[in-house]
Amino acid sequence: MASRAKATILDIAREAGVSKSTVSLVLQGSGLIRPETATRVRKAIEDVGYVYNRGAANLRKAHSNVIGMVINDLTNPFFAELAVGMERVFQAAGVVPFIANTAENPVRQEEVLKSLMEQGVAGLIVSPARGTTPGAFRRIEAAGVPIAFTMRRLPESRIPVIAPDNHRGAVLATEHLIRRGHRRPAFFGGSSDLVVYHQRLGGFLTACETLGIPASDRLIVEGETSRKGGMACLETALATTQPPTAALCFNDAVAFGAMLALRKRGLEAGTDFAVVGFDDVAEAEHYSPALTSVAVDTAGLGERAAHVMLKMIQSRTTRAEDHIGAVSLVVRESSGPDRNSQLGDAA
Amino acid sequence: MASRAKATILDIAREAGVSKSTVSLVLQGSGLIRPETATRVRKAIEDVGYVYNRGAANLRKAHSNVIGMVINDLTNPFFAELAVGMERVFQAAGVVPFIANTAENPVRQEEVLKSLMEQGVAGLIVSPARGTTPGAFRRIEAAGVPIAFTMRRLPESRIPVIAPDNHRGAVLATEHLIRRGHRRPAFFGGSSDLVVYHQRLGGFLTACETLGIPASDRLIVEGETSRKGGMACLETALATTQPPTAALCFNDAVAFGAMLALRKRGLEAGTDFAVVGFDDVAEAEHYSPALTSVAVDTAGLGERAAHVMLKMIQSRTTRAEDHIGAVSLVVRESSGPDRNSQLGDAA
DNA sequence: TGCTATAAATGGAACGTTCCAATAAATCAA
DNA sequence: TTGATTTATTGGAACGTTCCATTTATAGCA
Repeated sequence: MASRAKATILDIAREAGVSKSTVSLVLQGSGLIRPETATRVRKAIEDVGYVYNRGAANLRKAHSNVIGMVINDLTNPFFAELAVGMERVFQAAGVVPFIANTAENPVRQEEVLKSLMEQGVAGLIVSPARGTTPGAFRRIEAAGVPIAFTMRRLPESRIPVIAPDNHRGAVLATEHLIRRGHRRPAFFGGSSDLVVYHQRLGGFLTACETLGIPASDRLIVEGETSRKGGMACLETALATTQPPTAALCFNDAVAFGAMLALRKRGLEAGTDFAVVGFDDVAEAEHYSPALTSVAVDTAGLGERAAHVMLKMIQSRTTRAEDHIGAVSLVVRESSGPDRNSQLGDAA
Repeated sequence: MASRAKATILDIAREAGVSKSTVSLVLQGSGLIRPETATRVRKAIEDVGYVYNRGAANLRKAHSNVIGMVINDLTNPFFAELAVGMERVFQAAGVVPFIANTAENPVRQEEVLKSLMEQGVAGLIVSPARGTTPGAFRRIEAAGVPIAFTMRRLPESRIPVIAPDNHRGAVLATEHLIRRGHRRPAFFGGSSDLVVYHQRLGGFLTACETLGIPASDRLIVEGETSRKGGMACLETALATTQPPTAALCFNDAVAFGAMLALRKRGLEAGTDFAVVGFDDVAEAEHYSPALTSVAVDTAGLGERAAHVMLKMIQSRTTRAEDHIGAVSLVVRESSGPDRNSQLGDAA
């Protein structure tokens, strides 16, 4: 085993024959130190196997270089992609993001936030767990630590949000389905305790109104935002007396589920029933049939969120503008025309 | 905005009319304090909006309550499942796991490890990035911080590993394919710079030997361990003069890729070509056709890894035994008999 | 009453950094 | 040479905790 007690700046100082202040300056890359001295110190640092104690440093320095990333469902590849975007910009800024998972549990979220705060994070990027109470971030705001939400927002808070244009995306997707001849569209998955749900469903309804689909011809099926939920939605929908011929799904996971359920019934997405997803995760393109989906530029949103956070930290403010990311519809195979309709546009 | 400077233990002491030592004891839940005093202090804590400074505490306390979890690919749902298992155990132990992603990049891994160390983690659970140099963990070991590897091991290090029985899993899967009548099995995906690759491929070869498949009738196709890699493997395999009729895939992602490529050619996994995956991720069961795969009890491995880590921390040792998790083959639809063979066992 | 034993609360040093103010050494101007 | 200026280096206080050694208050017992 190596060094009994861990080496400190003083051990380095002794080793290199300088004062601790000098070592500290070298550590910070100060130009005030004579180059030869600096290299001597650096050698000593290696020799004693020193590891910097950021806790001690933060005691004096006020702000740290770590930001916390609190995510409600690590299992969803969407968040992994988001995280990747953030990491790119944080890395360049010398900031280290620590990721914590709340598994959609507000109690766990509370604990995780507490821990991160105790650790002295410089800022927090949060995709809040479902059922988060409005007051959950009050203490953090009071402490002056900047927070930004991604993807989800809380009903009445003034914390900035970085999210895609959910309404617009849903409008685009729904218009696409209707233009392809579907007169009985459905909306699959999600539940009304999510703000995002209202945004996406709202877009769906707006497009239906605009293109003259009567309320009686639309079907809305709530459900889990997972593959399993998507399968259940499709079953429910096909069991109705006048089943839909197409569905906009709350997200891609739901869409994949719906497609699997179709397959189980011997039906094929795109020819027998049109399916459109939301998020355009990497898998959508490689699926078979390839999934038509609303692309939200996930990694781009992650980058944007990271930039907003860096800006807040730098300007020591706790306010920032919302950022609504542009979306686009990526048409693939899963959204064919209604086979019972004459209106299908060829393309 | 609330409090200008953040409240400390001294502010609480003043507020509650006690000494800082008393506050400290209350914070630690010591029974030495009179209950009424304790509640008075707790009220003061609330009132001043105090947040505990763990950095300062660690300066005296020597060991922290955070452990670092360093993962090579957050995008793989497998690791998310692993993380979930670990979190369960850590949460119960009052330990907070911080997750960091290395994106399979040894340089990034170096940075992440450095950061975690500076933060004063109590331990590290690592799934090393591909191409990690043997010396990468020397400094950490020297500092006496316990490390455990999950899933992957480094060629000659003595760091404990928690991983599934890869060899056995591959044997089981290969035997299954051969017993179903496939005399020309293939191994898809992975590359020889991974220790895991050799273990799984080794199992495949062992089973081939045992059941009398000559070397000339086996096909080994290296490739990325992703859907895309799996698609490529299948294409390569079918382009050979004597194409295989079945494949054991390095992991489920590769298997999904192979199945997609089959579909693109109008073939169906299970009837036209047998596919077996490895890891048995949640998706395997819901896929269509459902994927036969080697179940490794991912969450269980995560729990085990967490337990090993807690034990190491508690007993202040840096040594621990390897743990090789039991595996089992879950037979589903994707691994039907060779349709050109008479030997297929009915079941 | 005085004494000890127990319970409750406290002061102060220590942890490993940063950073200000001060010193020491080297250079320059006259 | 002397003083002023610049360049390198340094001591010491401070940051917010913990924990040991004390002190003070309370109770118990003869």
